[in-house]
Parts: sequence; C-alpha cells; structure tokens
Amino acid sequence: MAGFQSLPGFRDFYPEDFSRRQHLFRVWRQSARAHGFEEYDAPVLEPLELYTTKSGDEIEGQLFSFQDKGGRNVSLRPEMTPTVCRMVGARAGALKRPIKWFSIAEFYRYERAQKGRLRAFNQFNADIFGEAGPEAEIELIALLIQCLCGFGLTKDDFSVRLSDRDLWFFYLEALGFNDAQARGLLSAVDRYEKMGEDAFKACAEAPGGLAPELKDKVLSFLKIRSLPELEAVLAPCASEKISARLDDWRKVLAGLAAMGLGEFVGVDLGVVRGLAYYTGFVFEAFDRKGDLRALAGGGRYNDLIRKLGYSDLPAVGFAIGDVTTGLLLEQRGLTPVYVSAPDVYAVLGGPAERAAALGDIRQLRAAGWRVDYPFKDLAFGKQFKAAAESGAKLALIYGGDELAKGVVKIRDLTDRSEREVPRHQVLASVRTALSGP
RNA sequence: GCGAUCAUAGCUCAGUUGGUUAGAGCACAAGAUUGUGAAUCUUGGGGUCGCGGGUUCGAAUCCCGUUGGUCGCCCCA
Repeated sequence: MAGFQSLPGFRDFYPEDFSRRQHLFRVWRQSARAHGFEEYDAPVLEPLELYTTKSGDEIEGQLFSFQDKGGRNVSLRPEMTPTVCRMVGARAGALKRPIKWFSIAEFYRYERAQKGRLRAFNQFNADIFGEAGPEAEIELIALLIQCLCGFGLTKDDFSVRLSDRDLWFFYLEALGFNDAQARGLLSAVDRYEKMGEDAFKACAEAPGGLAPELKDKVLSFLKIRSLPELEAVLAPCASEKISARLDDWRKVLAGLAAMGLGEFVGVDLGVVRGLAYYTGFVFEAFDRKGDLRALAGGGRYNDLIRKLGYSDLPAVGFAIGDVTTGLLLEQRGLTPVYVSAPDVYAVLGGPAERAAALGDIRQLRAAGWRVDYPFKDLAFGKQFKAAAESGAKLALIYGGDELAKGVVKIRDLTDRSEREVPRHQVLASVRTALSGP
C-alpha cells in the first residue's frame, strides 16, 4: 500500500461515513435544543495541568500530550468536563441559572484501540450547573434517554442504570468502614460485574480484612434493583444523611416516571464509575442485549469547579460516545440509508444548450435547489441514464428544439411524465414540481 | 504497556506440495447507442501480494523483523 495511512485509532470519514456521523449529531443536537440546552465549543488543545489537576498525574499516560514550541506542556482534550468547568467557572457570576449547556466535539486518548474504543472519537456532552437538587438529574437523564430514543431505540434496547456514590459511602460508613476501606470496596464493586466475587479478594487480603458477613452486606447492596428494596436495606442504619439521599432518590425516580420514562431507568448500585470525582448520583446507559461497553455515562460532580480554582458551583453532566452508539444502531438496523441525490439534473444537448442552461442552473442553485449536470457533452441516452441514477426527482432538458422554442422540458423522473415550460418560468415550475405532493 | 489473530485491486475473496506475465465477482470508466432510464454485450483503468530483510535456481506462498487492522488484558474521565 503506497502513500500514507491515517494514524492508529483515527478514522477517515468518507461521505457515507460522514453522513452516518451527521445523523448522530443531528439527533443529539435536536434533543438538546428541545430540552433547552445551549451549544458551546472550546479549544481542542488545552494546558496539560487542566487534566492532571482533575485526575492526577497518572492520567498523562492516557493523554495525547506534548510540549509545544513555547515550552508549554499541552494535551489534546480527552474529555470536555474540565474545559466546560473552566468556561463556566470563569463567568459563573454572570450566567443565568440554571446553566444548561451542551457540546458535540472530538476527543483524543492515547490508548490501544478495541471494540467500541478508538483514539479519536466524538462525544455529545450535556451539563447543568448551579442546581444542587435532583431536578437537574431528572432533566439530564430525560435528555440522555431522548438522545437514544431519537434514533428509534426503545426501552427494550437500552436502559439507564442509576447509582449513588454518596449513598455508598454513607452506607459503608454505617457498616463501620473507614474512608480508605470504603474506596477500596468501591473499586471492587466497580470490577464485580466483570470478575464476580474475585473482585473482593484484594479487600479481603488488605490489613483488617473483610469479614464475611460485611462482604455479604456489600454484595446484597449492589444487587438491589428497586427503590423499596433500597429503603428496606437502609432502614436499620437510617441517619439524617441517608434519609436525605433517599428523598432525592424518590424525587428522581418520581420525576422520570412522571415524564413517562420510568421503564427506561433502573436502580443499580453496581454502577460506580471509575474516577472518584463524582459526588452523588452516577448513571450509565447500557445496551440491554449484547456486550457493548457503556453507551453513555455521567453523574454529579459538585466539587470539581472549586478544585479547578473557581467558586463553588454544583454540577451534573453526562457524555454519549459516537463509537458505541454507532455500533448499537448498526446492530439494530437503525442506520439510515445513505442518499446523495440532487433535486434536479440538467440534460444538455450541446455547447449552445449548455451555455443557455448554466444561467438557469445558477438561478436554481441560488434559490436553494440542489442541481447537477454533466461536465462533458454526452449522448442524450447517457445523460438520461445519469439523471435517473443520480436519484434526482426532475430532469431539465435543454435540447436544440427546446432552445429554438424558448422553452425547457421538465421530465418527472419518478413517473416519466414531461411538459414544456417557458424558459423564464423554470424557477417557478421547479418549485411547484418539487414542493407539491 | 502486554497477549492472540489477520493483511492479495476501491469492496468481498480465490490463488494447489514454492514454479511462466497474480485472478474472479461487485464497483468504476469507455463503447455498442448524438432525443429519453435500472437490462445485455464488448473493452478498459486500477496491484511493487502492507513494508523491510532472509532462505531458494525461483517467494503472494517458507523464516525473521516491522507497520497497520481486529479481538482481549491493563485502564476506561
């Protein structure tokens, strides 16, 4: 293979691929606007410290980072959250609350590609700032659901699993674990789905160990699948903190049920989400059948904006990736058929006819119609074939006879009917033919 | 960072125990066909067989290395 290839994990978007990607973006953008979110964008390249501050220095191994010619340590963005926090934090005092923002952007992570994961990918991000109550979660989860239903997916195709990092910590505290032990247990919970009970081995072997009866309590907690179960399990260790969290749980689930979205959402405390900056509800959207990685994920991060050096501002957000979503739509046959058809195809008799047609073509195009014509003079038969293959609805025929009579022949390529119209009425006739039923 | 597996035309693939000038279908282009359509027929362009080295009289084929794809591990914001 001569020449060059794209870099590993990066994709070329040929027109058909590009159109599929645009379909994702279109649905996401439309859903966000319908929910009252405003669109923003930001630089692809950021200071490296923006990410190490948020996630720790270890994160650099996963980043496309380098030193620029001015000696600055920089990184391609691996996610939008720190950037949007910076933007909102910088103008927090001036922005009307609640702040509901979304973006569609490309991100870069220096990792080995595998199914559903590449080095360059697109994400839809939506966040709400300035609202500490569960109303923000309701709004975002509703948006997330619409961002998937907009493709034709249903409650049988995916579900949103709702969990709560704060509640985990409160529960583990009530069971007598200290903070470090609780963190270890949560990372085991995160691995449980993949590894089963082996996930708890490290905790059991740690100093102090993990008593079997406590391990059973943790296991049964992460197997909870409904609000009543959750309330029952927490009843014995009720505290002010825990009952406040349960109030929020009731509000979120009731709000989503009121929206008619109750069947999309389930309680699942097995969802923890890797990095530890989430402070309350966390949620992920999953394919119900199949073994795809998460379609979307998010949660509340009330401390992050302060951590980045701005004032306190509660925040909750989520992201959907284009790679896994695209795979799921492909599996479900929900990828739209690619069509690239002009509205009008002009058939040109020869050089004189071409000259006459070009003026009309330019007018039709200025009016917004998509018009094509052959670059080279071709036999009529060939041109009609080309017109039909182009997928155009109308052919405009500029032949010697028509030119002499001062008319253009309009052929409807669907029903093969033809009629002649005066040259100066071409635009009006095309408009009528294309907008009528 | 680690492991498995694959790589022949734009796509899907064939290519015998190593043996002349590497093939097919689809796609693309031209012609049959200079006033009317998805068919048919004919013809054509397109390959340093991913790349580099080695073995051999001879390599798409065997060996080593390398790059890339796919799948998994680590990680997953």
